[in-house]
This record gives sequence, C-alpha cells and structure tokens, in this order.
Amino acid sequence: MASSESILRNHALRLTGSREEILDVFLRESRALSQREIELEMEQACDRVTIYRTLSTFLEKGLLHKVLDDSGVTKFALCSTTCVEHEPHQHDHVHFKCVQCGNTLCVEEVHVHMPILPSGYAVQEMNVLMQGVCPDCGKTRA
Amino acid sequence: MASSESILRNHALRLTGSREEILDVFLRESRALSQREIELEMEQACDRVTIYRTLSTFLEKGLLHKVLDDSGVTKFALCSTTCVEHEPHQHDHVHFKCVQCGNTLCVEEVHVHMPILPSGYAVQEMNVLMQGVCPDCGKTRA
DNA sequence: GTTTATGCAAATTCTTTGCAATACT
DNA sequence: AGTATTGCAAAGAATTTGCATAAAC
Repeated sequence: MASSESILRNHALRLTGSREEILDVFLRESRALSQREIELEMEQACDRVTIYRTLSTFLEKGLLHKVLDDSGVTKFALCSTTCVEHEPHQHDHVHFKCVQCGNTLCVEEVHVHMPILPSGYAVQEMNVLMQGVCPDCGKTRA
Repeated sequence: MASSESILRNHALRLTGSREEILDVFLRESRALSQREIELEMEQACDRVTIYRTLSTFLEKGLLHKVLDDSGVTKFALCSTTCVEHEPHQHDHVHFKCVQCGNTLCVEEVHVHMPILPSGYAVQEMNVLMQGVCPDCGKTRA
C-alpha cells in the first residue's frame, strides 16, 4: 500500500503535516469523504480552510476525484493507480452510497459501459451512483 | 402536456400560486433546476424559503427527483409519468450536464442497465450522470 | 372553521477569499 | 532565500427553522 508520503512525492507536492494526515484519512477510511468528515477523522486537526484548499490541490493534481452525492455536500475519493495513469481520468467504476450509514464506497470491481447518446452529445465523463444498503449495514440487521 | 394544475390535483396537493408557477418553470425549461435557478426563472417571484419547501414537498410526493450535480447545489427534475407510476421510482435514464452552459438535461431515451454488484449490496436506486458538451453548445462552436 | 402554505427574520452549514505569518525545499 | 502552505478573520452562498400571517379547502 502506498504511503501518504510517497503519493505526495509522486505528484510533486510539498510534504506537509496537513497533507499527509488528510491523505492518511483517505487511505485509512477508503471511502468518499467530505471536508467535514475529514475534519472529524483527523487525529491532529488543522483549519477547515486548509482542508478545503488541500482538497482542491489534490483534485487538480489528480490524487482525488469528486464523488457525486445527493446530500448537498461535495465528497472526494482517492484515485486508484490506474486512474492516475490514464488521461482523461477513468472513473467508470460505480460509487455506492449506503442510505443507512451514509458512507459512499468505490466499488472498483464493477464497471459500467458507457451508453451511446443521441448524436450531438460530446461525452467527456460518466459517473454512476448506486444507493441502497451496504454489506456492513445489511449484515447488522439480518 | 400536463398542466401544473392537473399535476397538483393528481398528487392531492393544494393549488397555490407559488406551486403552479414553480411547476410551470419545470414544464417550460425541461431541465434540472436548483432553487436559485427556479427563483430566477419565476415570473412572479416568491420567497426563497417557499421554493425550498415546495421542492421538498414535491420530492416527497413524487413529482420531482433529485439530479446529481458536482457543483455543490442540489438540483431537481420533473418525474415522468412512467416514473410516478412505478414503485420504487425509476430514474434509470441518463442525466447529461453540459460543461459549457451548465444545464442538466434528462436524456429519457437512453437507459442504463443496472450492473450486478458483489453480493451484500442491496441496491435501491441508480443514478447516472454524463458530462460533456450538449448539442446546443456543440452547434454554436462548430 | 380547520388545516396547510407563505413570508420574514434569523440561524446553520458549506465554501471561498485576503492577508500576514509560517513551513518547506 | 524564495516560494508555497497555513491559520485566522471575514465574507458569501446554500439551506433550514420558528413563528405569526394569510390562503386553500
């Protein structure tokens, strides 16, 4: 598993405590996270604004991708290696949001093949969000 | 085409000026709209809060569905007749957001067939957002 | 006449911006 | 040393809540 430090180096980003910790949260949680969620998961908190700015930087540099959510907050998830290596990014995997725990997971194994749109549409990117009950929550209530 | 009045009656909702006008905006624009966009399109404006509350009511009663968007605002679109008649709602059509004009359209003709997730996931709903350049914007720049 | 919807004020939450102080290379 | 990052204060959006008034049935 890649360390936060190596990820930062690979993307030519300065190593700072906040960045490492934010990355660590993503590596540890392996799910889509909002600024607020990151703040709560950080062991040594930094300013809200730093998190927002770090997320923008990471998005720009291709470490993270946005994950759609219908709750009104912006969520991000770590890009996988394959994603980082391709241009443009490949996010054709499915995101699954659990309606019970609220967590959003990247289901890397499942890919959706892009449908053909009527002529005139120039598609650049596709995002799929599935919602329901995740394995963990389903187990608990069984 | 259904009138705002008949739609409200069919859903056992009181007929009020605000509700009719908000519905009219959806019928006229036929695209996904945020509270702000509705406010701007209304001929006779009502309070912001009324729009928010009306959107919640319409969502609850099944007149509208949420449309995913990565801009951080919540958008809604009219449910089609077929959607309203099914339980749970069917929103397996594709939403297309134009990166140039920012409009989000329901591409009703295109359906995505739901992929099989690993066992343990109880899927209730799927949303697909495609992004790129819409026919209108593509035409203009050609 | 009852019930429900609206407007207004105000509070909350999410996100962005400016600038001086600090940390990284 | 020089440049990029951070924190703090503050501003700006988006959204929600409480309560009295007004409108719908």
